[in-house]
Amino acid sequence: MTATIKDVARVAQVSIKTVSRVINNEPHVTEDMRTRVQDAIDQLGYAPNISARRLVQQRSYMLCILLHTSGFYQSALINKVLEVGYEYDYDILIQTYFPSQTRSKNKLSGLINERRIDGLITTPPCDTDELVLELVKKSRIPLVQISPYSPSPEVPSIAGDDRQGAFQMTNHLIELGHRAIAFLKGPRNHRTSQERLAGFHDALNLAQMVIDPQLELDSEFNFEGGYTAAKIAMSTQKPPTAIFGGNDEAAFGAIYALQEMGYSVPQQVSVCGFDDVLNSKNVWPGLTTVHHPVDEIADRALSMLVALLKGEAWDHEEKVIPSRLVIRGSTAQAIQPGQ
Amino acid sequence: MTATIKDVARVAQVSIKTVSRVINNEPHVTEDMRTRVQDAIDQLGYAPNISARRLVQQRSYMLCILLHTSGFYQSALINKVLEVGYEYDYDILIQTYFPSQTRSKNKLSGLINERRIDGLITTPPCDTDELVLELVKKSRIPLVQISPYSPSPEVPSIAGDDRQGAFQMTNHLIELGHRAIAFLKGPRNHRTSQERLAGFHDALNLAQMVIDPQLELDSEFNFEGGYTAAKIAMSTQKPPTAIFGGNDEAAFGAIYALQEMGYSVPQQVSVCGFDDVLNSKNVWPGLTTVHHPVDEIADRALSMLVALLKGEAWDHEEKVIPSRLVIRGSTAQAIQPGQ
DNA sequence: TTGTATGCGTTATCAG
DNA sequence: CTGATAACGCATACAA
Repeated sequence: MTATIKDVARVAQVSIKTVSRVINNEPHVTEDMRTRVQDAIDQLGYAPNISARRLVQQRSYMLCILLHTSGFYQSALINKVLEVGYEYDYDILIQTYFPSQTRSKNKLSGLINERRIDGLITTPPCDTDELVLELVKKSRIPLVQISPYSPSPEVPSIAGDDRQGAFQMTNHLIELGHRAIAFLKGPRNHRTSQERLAGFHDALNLAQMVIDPQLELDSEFNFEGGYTAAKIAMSTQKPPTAIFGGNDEAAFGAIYALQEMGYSVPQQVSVCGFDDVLNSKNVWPGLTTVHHPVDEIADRALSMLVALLKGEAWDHEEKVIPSRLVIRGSTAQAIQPGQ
Repeated sequence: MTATIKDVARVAQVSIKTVSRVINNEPHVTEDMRTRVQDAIDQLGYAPNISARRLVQQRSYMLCILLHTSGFYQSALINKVLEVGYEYDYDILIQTYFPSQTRSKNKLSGLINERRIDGLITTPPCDTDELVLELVKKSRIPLVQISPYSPSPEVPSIAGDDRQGAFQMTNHLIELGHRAIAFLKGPRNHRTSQERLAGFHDALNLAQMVIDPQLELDSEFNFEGGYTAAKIAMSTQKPPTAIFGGNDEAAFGAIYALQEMGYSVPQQVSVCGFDDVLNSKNVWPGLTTVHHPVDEIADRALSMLVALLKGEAWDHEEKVIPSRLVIRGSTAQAIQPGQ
């Protein structure tokens, strides 16, 4: 039988309330009492039963972060969450959510309705899912959104600056002399897709280059999407001299497709991505990309949620963290016509 | 105010016990009663308070999987765990554990001592950590080990067949004509390191090749380890014609080092890895590797733990799942001397 | 087949 | 500064 608060109280010859005070570092306890209780705790190897605490306090001390797909970006996010997770008094539940699967929906409903979690963090595209929104609304648990599709002043959110990042990257390509740049678009229900495309346009406009719809290919934020789109792009009349992947994984797909077709990267075709996932620097010659501040996003999302749970106020402004250009070996001077 | 079991009982005009029976699908309830209760539940939007249930049942309905590092292999494991996680009635807590950090130790102690988890899964090298072992022993919670350092008949464990996989891979290299094969060793406290080295030796012995300690380099299961070791290997008098990375990440490090030194892979030097992580097939020309059955391992570890929690018996034999050779583009015929 | 009463281990109120 | 006692919401002997 494991020791309870009553056992401690008995051994220390005090009331359970006093023990409770010591456990929770409450004031109004003499030093004498405190040590007496502490000795009893040590002697009995007592640890509070968290379920009882949760019941009486009406909270679970659990947070949940909702993920849809499982790519490198998500893994990076998970790693950071795990890393900073034990800084908080909450356990962090990482949960995948697939709207198409009934089991997945039931799991999430249970999680929220049975009050197993105190707060929720969504990642794209979970913030656009109706069930998620409905459950959060009904249960009134605090929500923090990461890169939401449509940021609302009513919901705290945090995102990287995708538009500015794509703008910088496109400028980089233009400076290298590229005039035919293919852009691999991401999924429609991600705001990042739109923002990155917008940044791409910003740079083209600034350089007074024409926006050629033919060079904007439908893709996905994964290897297969980039692979397929790159093959299509290179099969046109006037193939691009550079390919801007919607994210790193799509860029890797593009690189693979190019190598398979016999093009050398970056000598013949430059490729760049977006996100700066872990392996971007580990794959020769290194992927030129935009560093997406996933670490800071994870960190701040978590601390915002915890602050919200403490009842702290927030300023109703979306936090946007700057992105940063990372130039590696996959981009180079464009081949000049006739060269 | 959210509805409780009492509210349901009042609305349905029955006792709370009857409601309880309906919730938990217990027998001895007439169909009439059951529908009446169900109607009340629906009407009130009632969901049981999990904390109360946990308190009275003395269990948390939470499992924990303990991870040390955060590489691609771990990410693959996490992804699989998340994928199959909602098949069970347990929430799955993914927790990193760094023995050197006090906060990390406290987190784990709390998790176990406060009975926040019902069962634990360890991954290397957490199974060798004293605190982990001690906490598990004291609390008597069920434990399942993944690829433990020293499998014990008292603790259920599951692993991939590293020795056989390394044996097959080495044979593959030998068949390609390689006679000077460098092997990048993994960390000492992983059994996988030893097993893979043993399989390497098995194949050398079978081919009656000498075991050259110079060709067995200390490395780590990560990019930097492989990178550094490969640079050292290629700087010797008689550089190897093939490099067998201890795992895929080390192999990627080796490939990067080789490219940086001007060697082409696989034309001049063959490289292979172990694990078959996600990006192994996505990096041109594809990494030849051994497929480590991480999906099956995660799946079975979880189901074993749940079975244990149900009080089911197990046969006290370590489960070893075969590995499988995956030949891609990073290995090729050895360059013959004088060629 | 259904209901009553008790306890799980904590926190919190309020009186001493 | 300290302590008795009442919740918290559910499950479960045991009784009807």
